[in-house]
Amino acid sequence: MPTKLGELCSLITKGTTPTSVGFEFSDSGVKFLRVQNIFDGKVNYADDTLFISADVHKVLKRSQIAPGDVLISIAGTIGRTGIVPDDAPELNCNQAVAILRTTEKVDQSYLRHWLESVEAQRQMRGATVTGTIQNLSLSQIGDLQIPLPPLPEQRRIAAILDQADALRIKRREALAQLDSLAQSIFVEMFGDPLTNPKGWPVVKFGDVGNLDRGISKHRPRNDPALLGGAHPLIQTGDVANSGGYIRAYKSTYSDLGVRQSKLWPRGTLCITIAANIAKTGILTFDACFPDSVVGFSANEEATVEYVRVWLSFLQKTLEENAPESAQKNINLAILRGLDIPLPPIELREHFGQALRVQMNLANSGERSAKQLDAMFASLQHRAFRGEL
DNA sequence: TAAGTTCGTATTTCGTCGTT
DNA sequence: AACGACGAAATACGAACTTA
Repeated sequence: MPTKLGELCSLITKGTTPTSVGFEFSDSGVKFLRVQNIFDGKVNYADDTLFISADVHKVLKRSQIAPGDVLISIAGTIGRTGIVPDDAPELNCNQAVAILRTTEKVDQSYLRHWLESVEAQRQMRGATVTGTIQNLSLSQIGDLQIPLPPLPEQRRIAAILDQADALRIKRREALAQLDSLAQSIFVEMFGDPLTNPKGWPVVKFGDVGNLDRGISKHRPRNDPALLGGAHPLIQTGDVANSGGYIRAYKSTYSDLGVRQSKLWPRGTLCITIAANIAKTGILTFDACFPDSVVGFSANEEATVEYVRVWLSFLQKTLEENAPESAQKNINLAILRGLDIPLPPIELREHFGQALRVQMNLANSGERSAKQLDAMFASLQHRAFRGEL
């Protein structure tokens, strides 16, 4: 019953790097696609980073892309897919992108969803690994075994998965916008913190509360005896990916680990100062963190949320201006010296409340995002076993 | 020991080589 | 030119090392 993908395609090919065959990139002309242009079933040809001239495009016949082609990444990250829209301009691609031109036996959207399925990814694990990168060969793509119901059934399955997928993506986008929502509320209530149009009194960040680095005294710091216990250990990545409120962590300290560190109470604002610069998150539980993270606790509790959003306006500048050697770092002096406009405590409290409402939204949003992901996975699983 | 600087590793991306 | 493969370069992350 499964069919070889090669029998469903009139063409399976891939691109090449123009410079490797004697040509050059140019500033405009025909958009040249790479792995990064392919994701979520879509092909992004809107960015204007890489082009080849029309002449070179003519010569590189093999990798001329047509509307309706299904693209898949085959080097490095393998298995990212995208369908070329009907109204796409002329496109070409490099050697990390494979082009599948389907026959009328298979629906493109069905094919795309199948290529992203767990089963397809499993078959692709046969890809050769050179060094740390994977390479999926064209013959391997042709040999993939795809279940092939009749076309109407394929379209039905694709439509169901498309719908579920769209929901999932929308939910994720909505979550991503919550942060800028916090900034909007801030600006509405207090004005742009950089220009301080409402003329709030300006003080030094260091005077608003306690600002100190996390602690990890023991050497080596990754001593197994310190790790793997019951106490959350927050790393910079946990802060950077927190979305404002730290609810998850990757490592833990043992009792021994806690003793050589410091336990910060929930409600502490974490600020990263190494590698990730000035990313923030508020602890939702007691936790330790190493000295690449700074903890802030406000004199008046209501200030924490206010400070977090205020810092988010400064994050980019701080990062750009961070002293750089091998790695960017900012220090306590830089943070303590920042000017912060300070509206009256009642207003900051009010702002905190507004944010907590937003946090609840985010919580339920995240839950439903997870549910949608689970639903999609289950749909996908059933779809390709003929159980839909 | 606290603070500041430099390093190590994993991962991802992309250009080029050798063979057909 | 087509293709598979390789490895350098870029990126990202998180710690290890050095200094005062």
